[in-house]
Amino acid sequence: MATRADVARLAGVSPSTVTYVLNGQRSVTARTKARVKAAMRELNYVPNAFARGLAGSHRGLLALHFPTDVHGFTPTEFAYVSAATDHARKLGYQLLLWTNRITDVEELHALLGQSIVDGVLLMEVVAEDPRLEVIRDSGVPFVTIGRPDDARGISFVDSDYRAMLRLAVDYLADLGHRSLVVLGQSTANLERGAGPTRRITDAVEEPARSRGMAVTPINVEFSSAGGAEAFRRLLLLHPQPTAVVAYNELAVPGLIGAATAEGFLIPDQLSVLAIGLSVLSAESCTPELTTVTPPISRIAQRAVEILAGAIRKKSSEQVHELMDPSLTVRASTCEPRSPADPHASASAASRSADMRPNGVEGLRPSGPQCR
Amino acid sequence: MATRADVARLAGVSPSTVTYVLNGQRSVTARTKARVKAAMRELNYVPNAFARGLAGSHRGLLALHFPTDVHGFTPTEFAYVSAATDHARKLGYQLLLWTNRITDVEELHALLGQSIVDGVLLMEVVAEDPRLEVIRDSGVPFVTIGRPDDARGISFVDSDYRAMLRLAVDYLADLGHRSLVVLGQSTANLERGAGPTRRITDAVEEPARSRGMAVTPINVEFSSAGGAEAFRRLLLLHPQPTAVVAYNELAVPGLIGAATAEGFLIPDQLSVLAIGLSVLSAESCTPELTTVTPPISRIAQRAVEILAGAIRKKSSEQVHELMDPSLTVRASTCEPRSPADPHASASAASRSADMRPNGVEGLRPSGPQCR
DNA sequence: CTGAAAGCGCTAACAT
DNA sequence: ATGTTAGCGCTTTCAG
Repeated sequence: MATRADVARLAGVSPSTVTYVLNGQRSVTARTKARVKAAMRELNYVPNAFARGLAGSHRGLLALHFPTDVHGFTPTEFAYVSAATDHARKLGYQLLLWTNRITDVEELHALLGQSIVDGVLLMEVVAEDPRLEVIRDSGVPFVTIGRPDDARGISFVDSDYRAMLRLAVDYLADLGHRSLVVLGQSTANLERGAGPTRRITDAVEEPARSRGMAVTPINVEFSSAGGAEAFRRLLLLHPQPTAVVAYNELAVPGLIGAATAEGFLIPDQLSVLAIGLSVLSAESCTPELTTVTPPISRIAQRAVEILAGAIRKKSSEQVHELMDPSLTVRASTCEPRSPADPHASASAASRSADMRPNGVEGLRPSGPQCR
Repeated sequence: MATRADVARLAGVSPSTVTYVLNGQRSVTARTKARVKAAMRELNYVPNAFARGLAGSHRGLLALHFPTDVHGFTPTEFAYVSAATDHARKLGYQLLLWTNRITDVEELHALLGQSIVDGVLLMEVVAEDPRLEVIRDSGVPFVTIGRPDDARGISFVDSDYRAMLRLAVDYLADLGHRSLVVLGQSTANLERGAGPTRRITDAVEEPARSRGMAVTPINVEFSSAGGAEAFRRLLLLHPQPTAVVAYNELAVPGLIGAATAEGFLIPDQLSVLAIGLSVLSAESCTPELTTVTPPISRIAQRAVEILAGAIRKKSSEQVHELMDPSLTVRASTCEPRSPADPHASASAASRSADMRPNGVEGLRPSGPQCR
């Protein structure tokens, strides 16, 4: 491994000059700069991260904290992590992955105490997040992806839930739907409360009212079994909703599976619009899912950028950014269609059991039915 | 931040003594040791990771490389990563997450060149893995989770596929199944070849032969849509298999969804046994999946341990470990049952379309049907 | 615009 | 059993 001294010798300059061409903290003649750069290239010089961390204040390390007990780690989550990793690298940082339970504040405290990271990215932030106090006290700069109820004193990048739900509701209303179910994540075993589900439940109200849509929230576990349960609950409602807006990645396959098993055609009899999924996740369902999503990589990028900025300037100015969502129409939504079966009329009086088609005509492959 | 010198002063010893009570590399009187420890506690002393990395050879950092283009990152994958993180921490290491495409060898080379990590853990190893040469050349110790075709010169921890498939086949044969489909992952767009799918296809042969079971391999994309396609292909087979052994986490929900949509009762008409899933994944399906799985956390732990050992001893002795699988019976498998419908007899002559039940009796909730 | 030199906090070889 | 000391490779202040 070549060191800075080697480069300096080869270029015929002093070691500090090498440093300065590297970080541009003071001006260097074009000529010497060129010679130094040539030397660096020739020796295949890479500055030693540890020496840097020791001498300066730049550690070159960021931590990404992903709690293991809020909900599972999905392919969508990975899209965030992977985008953050990439962008961090571009800014000269490596990402440490920290996975503790969100309530293991002691562990986090110890990790922070070692001061080996320049900053921390927090994922899966819940309404009252116990991590916040610890990390705020530690003085280490941090940015959250998502946000707590009380966002004073912190910087965050988050999805714009109001915009997402307006987009979703308008789209479904335009298709002709008059009612919908909002499928969220149960917070039963999470005393601190999950922010997004509540935020979504709130955000749907205004657009639904203005479009005259009836809304029923159903919160279930973050799992395929949760989706099956959601469908069971949905069957008990009357009038039965013709559309579902789902913010529960793992429940969606279960919901679709259960619905299809009952002879519900998707999207003909039940439109499913998923919120927040990565493209990969959306396209890997059958039928492929119509989605309203935030710009995942941009969120991750901005979070890293803001964090890097906070580290550099040491200014604790807070940045709050909500990112604009976009609608991608795929195969899981369409206008509501009354099944041919006369029993299955959409009248409010019909019993839910009547909705189930009785004949073999309900049995078809579960591929895209529409569009 | 207190330094080693502060501790030494407070304890009335020399700085190096502090070092030695810390790492036990030479004996220290019980008394002085006690005094030093007290001082450390009082000052809340944490050794500076960067100074350590600079002065010694211990960086305290491991990299976990997860390629983004082999297949998606699932909750099961996260179980490995999270277990590795935990165990690394116990051994005094932090884990860096590196996510590049598996073919981005240059990037990996650059990462390795900075020599900021003591060792590397490689996940998602494919049959001919381009990463291996690069990392071998770099001289950085590494351990793979999974293994390439040619495992000479490397240390790995992997699932014992032969044992897994013997377990799976025996279990299904004992239930009375006479034929099965092996559902693997298509390697269409992965020129280097995915190891596990082929290994599984191979490993099923011997036990299947000895139990007189017919085997049909079906490889599809790693997605829910892939599962739906698998079911479509399965319908074209005759005699139609009564069981599926699936090594394709994301395809399983799609397969079950498609099957249920066709009126196939799971597990009554089609048993599904999943290979390699984490408990969380298995339990979040509807019905919950019977699985044959390797001990995920132990694999991750062993990999970290072996890596730590290789780093410490600098001996390049190779360790090859195959971990014993276990069978967990849940709700997705049972003995094959002929549907009440007479058309659906299991005779080899029956057309596949005949397998589909025609009446409403096929329509039932998709919860556990058996056991 | 450039060079010299003092650390950063620790490890490990060398003394005692 | 314990103390002393020379670096590790870099950042940054102080001098030119």
